Amino acid sequence: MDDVATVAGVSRGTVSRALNGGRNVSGSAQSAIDRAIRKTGYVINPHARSLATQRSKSVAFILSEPQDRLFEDPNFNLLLHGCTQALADNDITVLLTLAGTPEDRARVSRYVTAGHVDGALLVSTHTGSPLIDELRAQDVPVVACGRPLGHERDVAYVAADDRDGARQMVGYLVSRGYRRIGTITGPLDTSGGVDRLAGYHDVLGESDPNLVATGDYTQAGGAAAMELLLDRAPDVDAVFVASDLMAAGALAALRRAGRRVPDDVAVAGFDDSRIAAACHPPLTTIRQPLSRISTEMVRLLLRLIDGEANAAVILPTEIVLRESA
Amino acid sequence: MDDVATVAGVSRGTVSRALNGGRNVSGSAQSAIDRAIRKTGYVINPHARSLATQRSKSVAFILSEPQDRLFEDPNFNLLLHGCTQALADNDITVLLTLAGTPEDRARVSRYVTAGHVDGALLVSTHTGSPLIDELRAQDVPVVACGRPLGHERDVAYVAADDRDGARQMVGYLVSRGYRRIGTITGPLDTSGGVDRLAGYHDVLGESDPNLVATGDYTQAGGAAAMELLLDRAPDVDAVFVASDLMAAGALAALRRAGRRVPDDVAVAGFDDSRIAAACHPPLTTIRQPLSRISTEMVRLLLRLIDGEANAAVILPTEIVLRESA
DNA sequence: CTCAAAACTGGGAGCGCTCACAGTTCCTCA
DNA sequence: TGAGGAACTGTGAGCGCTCCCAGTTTTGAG
Repeated sequence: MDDVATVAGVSRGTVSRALNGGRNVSGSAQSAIDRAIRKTGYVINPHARSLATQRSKSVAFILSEPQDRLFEDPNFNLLLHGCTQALADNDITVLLTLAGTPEDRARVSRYVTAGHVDGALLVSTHTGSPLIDELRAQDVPVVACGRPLGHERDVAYVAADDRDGARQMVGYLVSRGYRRIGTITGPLDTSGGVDRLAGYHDVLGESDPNLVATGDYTQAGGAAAMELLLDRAPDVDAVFVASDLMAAGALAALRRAGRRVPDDVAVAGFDDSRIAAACHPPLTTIRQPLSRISTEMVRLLLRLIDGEANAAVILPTEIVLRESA
Repeated sequence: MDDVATVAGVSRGTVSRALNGGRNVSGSAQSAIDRAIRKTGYVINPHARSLATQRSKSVAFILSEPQDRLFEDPNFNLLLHGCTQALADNDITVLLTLAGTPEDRARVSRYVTAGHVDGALLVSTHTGSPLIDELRAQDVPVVACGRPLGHERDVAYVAADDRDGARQMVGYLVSRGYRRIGTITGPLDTSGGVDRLAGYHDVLGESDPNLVATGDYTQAGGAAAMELLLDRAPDVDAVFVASDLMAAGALAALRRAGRRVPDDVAVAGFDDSRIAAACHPPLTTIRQPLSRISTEMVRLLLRLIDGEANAAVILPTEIVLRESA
């Protein structure tokens, strides 16, 4: 930077100002500096800048989940991609951090609360991790993806309207004349699990408990839940599954049981992930507005970093009709 | 840090030493410092450290690809996950950077070559991006994932043995008695594209050109290529597809054409991605050792950072038999 | 023409660390 | 018993920026 100043014939201070918005820099100084920068090939040193400003121009993308799960989820990809892009557009870099094990969690927690990043994007489906409390305690700007069960009031979040999505889908199944509509839920310590189940009940009331089975968002779990359903309620004629991946498992289980889809049993998924279209038959599902979710998360986080108050954003979902229902 | 020093009754320098491996620190000083750190809740400031050491303890994970593609690929997930984990184990953070557009690429290139990271992991399938040259020119330690076409000698890389994997699979198809074996290749400016095709030719020699179609690693592209194949070589009885995603597309195309899999036409994929097991019928495919690829990439990068020379690592693949072939 | 305010500039201090170096203590062995 | 060396410790300089403040120039009324 001193080189640039020398070449441009100005002082360090002026170069710094020119680099940071150019307030109070004369046109001639500005252009001399631009030239000097080009000539010297100067690039700013972000560590020095962060040291001086106490701002890092980076945020952590924290995955607090028993690892494999999220990386299996095609939606997660889109989310990560969307957030990274949106942050890059704001000239902010993304630190990817895994907090699957308690040790990882402790490390990430120290790292983030130490102020090495300006904020954090939290992707975690399960409730009960102490991470969120630790981050809260240190007043780190945090935006969660999905409703953070038990923290709706004290942490900002962006979520799809899971409950309404479930209502749309179950309502659609009802309108198509299905009468014994079962559901395979997500884990009930996740907002996706409880909210989608709530939407199901919103439409159907307190239906037959035999029509409700709980899955774990995996394909194998979906298959197992479908088998359970078939066993307990053999007359089931439609099933609303809380994720496409589980729905793919359910499809396989139905095939093994000799039931045709959608003729004998209709299957509806949730997420509209890539696998939905690849299934046979292709899944009728609920689309989550993932790219909007990620841009909203970033927008919210930037506002928190600027000192604004927490907020929640709920985004609408959309039904996607294919052949499975 | 001064606080810690005061509380522990030692000097800054001793605290620093204690923090960095503890060479030449007495036991009593060490434990006093440990206590003081716990008491004060001190956490090191990585920016200050980086400024002083000229090392950032971070590496960039660069995706130089027209965006959506990689994020669609389930393998990419595993790779990112594996690398992040392996780096975290070495106490190195990962900066995720997208270099899809030329502007992004320029930004990333400046960022990385400015020495803000200690090295870079490059994930890019296509050849011809200037990024690799720019990084080379600045002597930034770089490890590529997959053979970097045209840069095999001057950049370190880790790759699965694509060619041998293709040989295994095509050999298997031959051994099962298939005679009109077609292939759907990846883009021919990618190593996966050319190497898997080369393996196919290794087994079959210069077969009928009508049996070769080029895809683009997408599901839709796979379906289109399959249709082309059916059109040009209606008697095709097996097809080796260079990726599972394309194979899923091929499956759909075959279904639409009224061909049964594997009875009329056998289909074999490549990657053993999650979608392989979800397909109907489940795909016979080649497994890439992704978690080993990622740990090897990290190991290689750390060695490069320590000043060792470039190297290449080729990892063996494995055939996974399911029902599609 | 004058003078206050606005626009601009330069330089010192400091962000929190590491590293080199000089100084101190403590062994060890002849 | 003393000298030489090993082990340990403290201090100052500096990494490359930004920010503040004081100083200088320019501008625009009156």
